Amino acid sequence: MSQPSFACCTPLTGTSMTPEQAEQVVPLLKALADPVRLRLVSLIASSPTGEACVCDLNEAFDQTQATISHHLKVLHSAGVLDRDKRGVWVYYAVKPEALSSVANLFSIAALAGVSA
Amino acid sequence: MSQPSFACCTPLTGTSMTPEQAEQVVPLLKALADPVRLRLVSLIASSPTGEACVCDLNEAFDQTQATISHHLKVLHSAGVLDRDKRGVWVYYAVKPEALSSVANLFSIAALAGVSA
DNA sequence: CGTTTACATCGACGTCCGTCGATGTCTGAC
DNA sequence: GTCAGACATCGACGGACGTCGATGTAAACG
Repeated sequence: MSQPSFACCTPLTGTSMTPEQAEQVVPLLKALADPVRLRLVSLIASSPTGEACVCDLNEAFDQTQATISHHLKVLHSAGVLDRDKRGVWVYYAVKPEALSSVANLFSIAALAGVSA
Repeated sequence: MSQPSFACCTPLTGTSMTPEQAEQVVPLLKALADPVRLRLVSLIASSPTGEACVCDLNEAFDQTQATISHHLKVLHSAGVLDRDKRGVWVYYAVKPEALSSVANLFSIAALAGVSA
């Protein structure tokens, strides 16, 4: 060890996320980390009724109906959107808890160890 | 058109994210949507000094030094981490603005149209 | 000088992911 | 029952991503 004798390192003793905690949150982040899905969530959230039917969403994007349906499924599976079929149409609504949990996660205090 | 005559659709007139806005935020979300990178940010943020050198971070993970270095680069490129080389060691520190911008993005009001 | 240590970069590999066309399923109208 | 429309699912393709071993670079010590 020819390196300086004083430590390069701070102990990192502060409590941080466990691998398990990280694995639990990441799917939610992954679901939101796509431009089309982020716009989908934004569109639905900005709708006056708080929900939107797929027929609307399809027209707002250049992507195929299959692609939009796929993205909606991803967001639904991740717990970001609620799904409600009424007759022929399917309405998706944003689950505020999902979004606020992400917001809480990235408040500095939360990241520094306070559990989300 | 054999469907009901009343509209299935709410106009979605509320202002939502533009494609450009989405494309701008997504890299930041992508950078955080990985379990290793999320733990890296958490470790650095929970350090008492607010920063950590790579030698510490390497020991905290099962991944190779090359992999950790890669993840740190991704986080740095996305604006999540600051990089400071002091002698032989490199110290990374969390940029609070980056994290709080994500937190702001996912407050309900922000997503509904109020710019972040 | 040469050696060692800390970290970055490179190239390659396997896997995951976004997108598409095609097809399936269900619902309501006629 | 038949048909059309709304949405989901399937299978395939191409590109992006995480990981690794090997190598490069730079700083400090002798």
